[in-house]
Amino acid sequence: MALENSKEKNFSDWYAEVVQKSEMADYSSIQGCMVVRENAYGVWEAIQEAFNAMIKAIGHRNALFPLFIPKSLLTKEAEHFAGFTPEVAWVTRGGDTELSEPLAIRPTSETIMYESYAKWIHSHRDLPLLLNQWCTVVRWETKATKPFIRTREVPWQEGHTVHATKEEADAEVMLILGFYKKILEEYLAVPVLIGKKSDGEKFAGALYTTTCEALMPDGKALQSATSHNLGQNFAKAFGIRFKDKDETEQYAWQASWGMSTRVIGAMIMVHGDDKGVVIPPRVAPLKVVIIPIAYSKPEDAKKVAKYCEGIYAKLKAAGISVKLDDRDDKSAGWKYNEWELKGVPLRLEIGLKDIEKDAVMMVRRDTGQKNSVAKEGLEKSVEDELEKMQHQLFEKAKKSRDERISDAKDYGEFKKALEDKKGFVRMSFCDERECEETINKETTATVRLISFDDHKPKHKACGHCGKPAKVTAYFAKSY
RNA sequence: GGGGGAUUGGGGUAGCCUGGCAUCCUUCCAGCUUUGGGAGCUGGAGACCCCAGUUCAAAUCUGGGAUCCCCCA
Repeated sequence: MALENSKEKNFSDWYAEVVQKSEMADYSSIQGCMVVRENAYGVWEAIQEAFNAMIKAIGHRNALFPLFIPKSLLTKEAEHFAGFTPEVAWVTRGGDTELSEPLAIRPTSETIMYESYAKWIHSHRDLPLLLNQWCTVVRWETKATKPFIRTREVPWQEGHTVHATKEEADAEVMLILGFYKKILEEYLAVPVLIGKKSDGEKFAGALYTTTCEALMPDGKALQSATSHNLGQNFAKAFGIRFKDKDETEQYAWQASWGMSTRVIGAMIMVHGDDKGVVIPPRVAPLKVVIIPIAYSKPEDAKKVAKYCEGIYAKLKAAGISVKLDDRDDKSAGWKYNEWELKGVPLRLEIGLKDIEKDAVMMVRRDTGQKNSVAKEGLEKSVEDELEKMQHQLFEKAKKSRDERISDAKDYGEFKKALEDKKGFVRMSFCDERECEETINKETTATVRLISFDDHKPKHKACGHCGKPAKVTAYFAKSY
């Protein structure tokens, strides 16, 4: 067994161990600031590539705004500032000189971006403005940090768009939420529920927030990406106005949306096992590793090496990300364990027995299944198996997630489901802040999302307080 | 926010109570040998989290700090 901790028995320790040993992340000497290592950064690059393609196809472009935000700017939208102020890191000196105004290290970039937006937008012809940036933000977390899941410096993307009408902003919010769902489900193979946040959980300064929520094996929900309609709140604070076709001056409507490397934490938690991480093929930086079986007879060794090189060239020519692990100081078994730890989706074991059959032994990372596959048409066999694995990972995760969604018609059922099933509990809800806070105090669960498609709640009364139910809400404990 | 535990070569650890030569496994380097699920032998390199204090002497005792993990709110 590659790992000392078991995912089943000791989830937190397992996570800390697997993250480090698989070379996804490492700790640094700054609390809560992790090193995103090559293996995880490769996954992030795959996410960037996929997401950039999605947003650029409909007119978004990438830009990069300053890391620092003057205090006066950050405080302009009162609700926003109040929401972020406890966790802002400040720069107060430059060299030996005290700064005349403290500079915040961006906790999110609404304010620094919208100062510019106000200068750039004058006419309806300037709209929509569709920008995104890939960067890191800093939130000075004081609670326990966890690699990828909660860190002080967070690599992410943040999109900030400006529209002429509320309807257009609404459409943008939903469009991007759909992209996030696609990235999580079709790339990371992590099933998510989508919906709206309650007032208590929405983004500071937003009209409303939508979210993708995943469920981790320990029963905690993980907010994986959010997309907000900011209304005209920021437009009014920053003076983002435009002259419409009818020559009236109007405040713009805005949306903002973000997804961070947290989703990599979700991927590790959902798919990993006691051998290491499992990286879904579509985001795996390395998809196939070839492991030659070594022999002491020089002619045998040569024969295997040559055959392996042929297989390697064949796959590489087909555009498949492949590595030939021909290190001569490690045994085959050792290599199996190492690549399993790192989560490479497919392994090809090649020895004399395979060469005789003009085949390779193909092994799946997730199931351990071994199949002898013909050399002829290997590219297709590999691609098919990768695609199959991608789907099976998602289906397995979805089944497990679905089994942990329960329905509660009253508070007794609610508490029981929360304890027994350890997952999402669906309940008709009054959507009042006070009621939400009471439930949180008594059970530690929060409203993770309010269902979109189910606005007519199943029951007439709120499962907790008995007042008229307005919505169907999904509750869970969360990270 | 509250409580508990931990920190010793690159990784994992013993030693700490009762102060004095730092244990074992793994990794790394050299060589031989081996290779279908973490092989073996020989030789070599490498460590007491940081800052003060007590002491002839501190991994060990005292105070402060940093970081990590866990549990509870």
